[in-house]
Amino acid sequence: MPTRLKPSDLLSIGEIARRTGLSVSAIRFYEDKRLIEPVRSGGNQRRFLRSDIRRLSFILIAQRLGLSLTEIEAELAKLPQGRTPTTRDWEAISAAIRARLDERIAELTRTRDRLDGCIGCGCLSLTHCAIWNPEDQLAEQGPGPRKLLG
Amino acid sequence: MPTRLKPSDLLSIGEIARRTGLSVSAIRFYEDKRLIEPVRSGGNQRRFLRSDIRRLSFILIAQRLGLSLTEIEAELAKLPQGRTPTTRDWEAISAAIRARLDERIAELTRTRDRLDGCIGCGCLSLTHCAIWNPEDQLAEQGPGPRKLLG
DNA sequence: CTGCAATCTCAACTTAACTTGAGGTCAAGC
DNA sequence: GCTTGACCTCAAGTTAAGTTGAGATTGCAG
Repeated sequence: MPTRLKPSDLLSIGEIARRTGLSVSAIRFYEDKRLIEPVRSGGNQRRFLRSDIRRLSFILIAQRLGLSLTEIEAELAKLPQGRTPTTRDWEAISAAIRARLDERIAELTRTRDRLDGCIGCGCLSLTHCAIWNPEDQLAEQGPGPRKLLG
Repeated sequence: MPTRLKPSDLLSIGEIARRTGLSVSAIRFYEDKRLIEPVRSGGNQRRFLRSDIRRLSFILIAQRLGLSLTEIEAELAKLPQGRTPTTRDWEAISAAIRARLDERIAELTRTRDRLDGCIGCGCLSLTHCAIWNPEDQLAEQGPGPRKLLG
């Protein structure tokens, strides 16, 4: 028997797509963006580790959280290159995400409270309310729509 | 004195940009998308009502919340066309946004709790954990990356 | 073998949300 | 009444995140 990849441990792109719910094209796109690096079969087809499912799931969660693929790549870069990530590896990276999650929740809660204040006090007069009266708060911070809250 | 717009109550696009923190081009873009409808001066320059500042602030908040401009347009469509929106008008629309906010906070909180569960139980084994094991949960729901959580 | 579904690459298209640039007009101060 | 900065329109460019399609291979099942 020639040196061949053990098919038992490797998954085709279709298989991975089925398991993650991603489309095949999205997975190829992620490879392009270096978010995953599958190996290739003799016939040049992609072969994925089982741990890549986790990697892709992580991408989905992080996106949900509002991270861009670029930011996600940065997080994933913390994972080992060659070997399958261990539980400990994932713990670290999950903790980072968890921090983001906390931040975002806090931010939205703040926004909600401010909004409640506005509705409650009827201050929509535009001259007194912090939330509806961005003036002063933001001003110059470069081009594009600058952030209103937070 | 010919019939002229009272300059005292109307703002130029530059003024509006300054007060909202938006760029001039973004404001023109929003007009294109029918999110605001300024009147025109004799010389064809845009003139905004003071209440348009509120309108634009609302857009910024809603975007922050993850609404697309199209969705925002739908919300804003509830506001009166001709007249300056009243406090009551804004109350209604703010309440809609507040509901979204609640939803989103709840969703993120759920995600956080699940993530905590995963980190805590060390179940990253991929066969037992709901969050890391999308399989079964999602499967077929049309093209594109389907949602993992929620 | 043969067939056919699954893959492959590469280029082009899509949508959202803006920005940039070219070429021309308005209006307010001196 | 001129100059200069703020505006105007319209077309094209940009980034993110994918999708779609063409044309060529691969690989498993019978």
